[in-house]
Amino acid sequence: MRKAVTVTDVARHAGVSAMTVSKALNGRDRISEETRARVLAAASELGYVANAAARSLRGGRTDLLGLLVQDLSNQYFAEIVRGASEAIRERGLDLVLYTSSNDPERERQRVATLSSGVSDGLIIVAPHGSPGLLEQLQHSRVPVVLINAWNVDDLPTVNPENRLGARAATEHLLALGHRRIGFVTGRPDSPLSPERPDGVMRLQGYREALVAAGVAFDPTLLHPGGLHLPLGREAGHDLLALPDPPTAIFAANDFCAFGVIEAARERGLRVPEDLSVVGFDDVPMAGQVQPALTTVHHPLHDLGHRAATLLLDLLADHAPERHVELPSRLIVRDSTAPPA
Amino acid sequence: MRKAVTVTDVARHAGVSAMTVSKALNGRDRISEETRARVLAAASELGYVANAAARSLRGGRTDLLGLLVQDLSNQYFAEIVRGASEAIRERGLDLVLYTSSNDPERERQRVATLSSGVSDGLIIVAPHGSPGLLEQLQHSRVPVVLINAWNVDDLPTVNPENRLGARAATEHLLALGHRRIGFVTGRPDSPLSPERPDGVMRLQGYREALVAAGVAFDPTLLHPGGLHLPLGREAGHDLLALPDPPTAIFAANDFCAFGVIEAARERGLRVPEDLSVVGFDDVPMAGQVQPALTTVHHPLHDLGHRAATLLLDLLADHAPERHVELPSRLIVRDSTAPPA
DNA sequence: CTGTTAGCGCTTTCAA
DNA sequence: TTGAAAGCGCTAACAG
Repeated sequence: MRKAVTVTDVARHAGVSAMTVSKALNGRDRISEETRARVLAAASELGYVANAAARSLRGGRTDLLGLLVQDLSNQYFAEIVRGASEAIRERGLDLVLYTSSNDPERERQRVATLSSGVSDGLIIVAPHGSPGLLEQLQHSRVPVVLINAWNVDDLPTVNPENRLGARAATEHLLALGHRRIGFVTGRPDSPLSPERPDGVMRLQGYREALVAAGVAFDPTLLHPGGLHLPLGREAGHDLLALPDPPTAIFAANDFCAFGVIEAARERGLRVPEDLSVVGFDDVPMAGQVQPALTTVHHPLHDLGHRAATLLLDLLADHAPERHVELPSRLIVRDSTAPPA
Repeated sequence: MRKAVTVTDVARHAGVSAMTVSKALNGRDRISEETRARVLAAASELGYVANAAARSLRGGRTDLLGLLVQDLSNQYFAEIVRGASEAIRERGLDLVLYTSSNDPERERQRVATLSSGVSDGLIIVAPHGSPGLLEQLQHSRVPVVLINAWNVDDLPTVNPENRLGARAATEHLLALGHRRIGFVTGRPDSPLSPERPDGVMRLQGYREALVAAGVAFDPTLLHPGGLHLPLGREAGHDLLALPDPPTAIFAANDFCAFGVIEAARERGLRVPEDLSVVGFDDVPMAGQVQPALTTVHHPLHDLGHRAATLLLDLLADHAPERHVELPSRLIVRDSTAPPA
């Protein structure tokens, strides 16, 4: 833990002015090759590294991007963070990470901090949306990009496509010969997305596929579930206990699908022989479990990467498109097969 | 994106000097209640938030702590990040997150950046340990704390306890009546931990329990595996294909255990009726799968929390103990039962 | 109790 | 091509 080396130190060592050191290091300015070499040598010899605070104060930038996420234990969010993290590093900035623990109040606090000069910009994943949040964001001193936020026109958003993915999954099931296809829905509404367009869109894709195939939509096959394994398990049991049970189940997300698979096993059903199961999201685990899960791939990593890129462009005044929708695609693995 | 409000603005608005504003806001100094109230009112009216860069420059601190982790997709690391993140927030600092993607060269680069003034201190989780890393860290301008790093005397470390946990797990299996207990080992050596003391310690705990129970150690029950599901599955198949197969398997970690369970299922064995399986780590998923996994709980969250606290204490010159070992404990769930 | 002065380390004028 | 001066916003030290 030594004392820091400053430009002045380097200047002294190289026998030039502080200014010249700055110019040599930052390149942009006219400077003789010989002087530059001398400065660079002195700098590396002394182990000089620019002081970030001073540079920020001067330049008005921190070279830090804030990312606010609900919960890191969830692979869904972790993947998004990974994508954003990479994009940010690619452009030479760093990532300040905040977690809201799914608490709206905490969410608001963190947004206040992050938009106060700690970071040059802010990405929020799946904002919970406490009442004042939107307004708070619109008045933010730094640009904001939202991931997985719906019905927000004023702020840039990056969202995954849901309808076509759900439709493709249902079509896959129909093509295999399934006619009774259960659908487990996700979590309830949130203030920022009163209609949970992602859930609505998935359901719509499911219905579209059914209609196109001439299969009647049966509301008894629609079951409220949730985004976690235990909730999926419950829903699975309920659906499979139906008098005329489904031969395939389309779950709200992968974790929910894992729960459905467990429910099936507990009832002595084999997947995919006796029951086909499709998930949504394609978290890393989906490809590792047995049977590997057929699922709709949501570009989680790309969502993060794209949001970061968008934010960076906004900062550079590139004025890019403000609403990005990333396509999903069906990944057929081993949890689906023709009905028995 | 408005212009920032400065102390001077607040001072003007409240009819006092900039100094008084600073004092009023930071509390420490003697100031009349009336003036303080006036300043606070002016500040909140103007929406003043202190500029982090200026404060850093002045105080020599950034109030940022760096955390370098290999991979966020892995719940093991994600939990550690979560713990550290909480401890850091509790003390009013923020977290700068870096990922090394398991690449030693990248690891070194990030360490260079982080120890150069971006952050006030640095936590590295499971350092891969490229040749120069240790030296680089010792010369770091900021204090460093290592998580899951072994054989490092010069730097503070926070490590999980392995031997007793493994012993408790094996004793549990023995108490259930198992005599042939398979053991799947983890990953190979790494430069920074030539003997992988965690793996060695787990094996030692396993042997100790065996010896104490008067059960002979059978090397054929020892199988090299790995820390991921597919590797565990392979190892599981190999062990179960033995002429005299184990009735219980102790896996290198939870993901490995999930693989073993899959292997058992593929061979028509029920868990825990036909085969007991114990994991290591207790990642969040362990309690959610079916059957819920009996496993040795590694205090992942605490590891992160404790490392951050240690670092914060180091920064405050509290001179705390430099090597912390956190106890593990056995969590008995549903994947273990008496042998058939 | 309040205000003045100065300077943290850097870089953008502007002048030499 | 190089250097001198000034100031980003904040607060420690010292006067008043």
